[in-house]
Amino acid sequence: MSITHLQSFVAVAEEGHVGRAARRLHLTQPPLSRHILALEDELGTPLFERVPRGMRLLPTGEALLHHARLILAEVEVAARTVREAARGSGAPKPPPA
Amino acid sequence: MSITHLQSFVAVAEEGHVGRAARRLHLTQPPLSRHILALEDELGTPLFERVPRGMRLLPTGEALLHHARLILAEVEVAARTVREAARGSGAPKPPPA
DNA sequence: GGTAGTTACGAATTTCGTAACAATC
DNA sequence: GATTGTTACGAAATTCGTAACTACC
Repeated sequence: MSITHLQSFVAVAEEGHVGRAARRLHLTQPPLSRHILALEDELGTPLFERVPRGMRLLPTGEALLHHARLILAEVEVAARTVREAARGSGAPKPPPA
Repeated sequence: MSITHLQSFVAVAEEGHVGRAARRLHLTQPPLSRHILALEDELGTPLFERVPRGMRLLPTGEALLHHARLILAEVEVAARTVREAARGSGAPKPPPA
């Protein structure tokens, strides 16, 4: 389970559509579809129901969505916190000019 | 920032030593060293101080360590929760035999 | 000269996008 | 036949490990 796969999963869950999610992620459909298939394979269970109009979350997918959002948010916070700590402390990489 | 990089970071932080962390992760030193360098590059700041005996966390690294552990734990919970939801619901991939 | 991290570089793996396919209305 | 997801497949990018290098006692 990679962060990329989780970003893909959340986008498809929110759009209900691989094509739209792909455009939102600046990606084409096939790789995005593979991300979802890889995730389902790794977890050993389908996450979406394939319906004529697109992708509908299954209960397993709903369960994942909550955690996926938490993880992605926490990743954002982590990056921001480190950058702030770098400013706070002495000598950061980008020279203060 | 990938989950792999975070796992590498936590291992090095806990061991204080790239070599030992690499053995723990079943990896050689160079890729592990590159993971840390990539993370530092992405965040724009060093995370460790290179000391004669190994790697010592900087304040930036301490800040990241907390979040990294949270993220990795949350990933574990996510996987477990989905697998449990799959058992709870109807038709999982692995046939119940 | 031993211990530690890093850089060079070629091989293996992964991941992408285009094209072709399958399924549903 | 239009719309949607998936599979095939070759090209590009990533990542690994061995070997060589650097720095510090």
